Amino acid sequence: MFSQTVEYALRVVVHLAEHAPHPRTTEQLAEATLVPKAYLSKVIQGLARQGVVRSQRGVGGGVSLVKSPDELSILEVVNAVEPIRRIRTCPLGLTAHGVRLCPLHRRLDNALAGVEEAFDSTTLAEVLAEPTSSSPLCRVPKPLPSKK
Amino acid sequence: MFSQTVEYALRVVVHLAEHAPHPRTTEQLAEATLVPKAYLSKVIQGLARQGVVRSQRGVGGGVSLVKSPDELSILEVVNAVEPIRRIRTCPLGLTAHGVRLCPLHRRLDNALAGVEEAFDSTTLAEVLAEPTSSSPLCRVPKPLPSKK
DNA sequence: TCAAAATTGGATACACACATCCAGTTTCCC
DNA sequence: GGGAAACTGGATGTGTGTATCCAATTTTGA
Repeated sequence: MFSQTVEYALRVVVHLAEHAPHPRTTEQLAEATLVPKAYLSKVIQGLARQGVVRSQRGVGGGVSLVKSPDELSILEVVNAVEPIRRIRTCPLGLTAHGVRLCPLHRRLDNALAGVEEAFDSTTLAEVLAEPTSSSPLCRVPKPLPSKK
Repeated sequence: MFSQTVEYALRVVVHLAEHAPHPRTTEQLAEATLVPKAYLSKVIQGLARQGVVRSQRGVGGGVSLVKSPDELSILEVVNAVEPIRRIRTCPLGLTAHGVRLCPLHRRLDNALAGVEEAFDSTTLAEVLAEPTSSSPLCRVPKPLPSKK
């Protein structure tokens, strides 16, 4: 239902939010989120184009959030990489009967609206503040102490 | 969010429900739902494998619903062609901290649960019975009187 | 100024969703 | 039995999502 890229993007921003406002390198993010580094750089480029993150080259550079975690919603992140497309006109391409959706497509759109609403009303800060035994991102203390 | 195949499958079963319990040929379904005929036959094969529809060869044959419209939910149709996969374990593949989801993935799964619930609680009969000016399927009286 | 750190962009590869076509098979009905 | 109706299955084609690699570029700090 949600693409792999959306999953990756969310992991990244959650991790960035944990360390906000300090930048993290793609290398660090890849290790922390278990996302393939080469692909992660593409995902980050997308997030940067949409203004969700900012990236800085050179020594001491890296990726950081543009907004603070309490101003950034899950929806903004999702929409940056793969926008939730609400059903606004008849998918059969029939303009013959105006803008009203038929019962089937109205129900599908209602489901999309529910997801959109849930994502819109949740900030990254809320995800981090969640009172729970599990840490955000399902992270374990030290996953892979193998390379470098 | 929902694949093209899901959209096609739903159009087909709605149309079948309108004519239940009489079978419709793939040709008729393709014209009514504006789904490419060749691809539609593949979608129907999938629905048949999952027991949602039954297909009968030969003269007078065609495709018909296995259940009556008031016993068939949208969820059953969706799950037949592209199952909604709830998030039950940590997507990072970390089994280290049991079955509890982290705050991020619990929210994603909650969104999936909302969709699942909405689809599960709606039968095809309810879609057809909807009191509205738009007919189900966004159908117009005579779309394409061109071929044959 | 130069080397190292770090992102950027292009080229490439692979699998899967979407789509088409057609020969083969089943079934009905005359 | 035979022909027409109708689905089945396999082969094939195309576009997109996921993923990798590397040369080029930018930036910092010594």
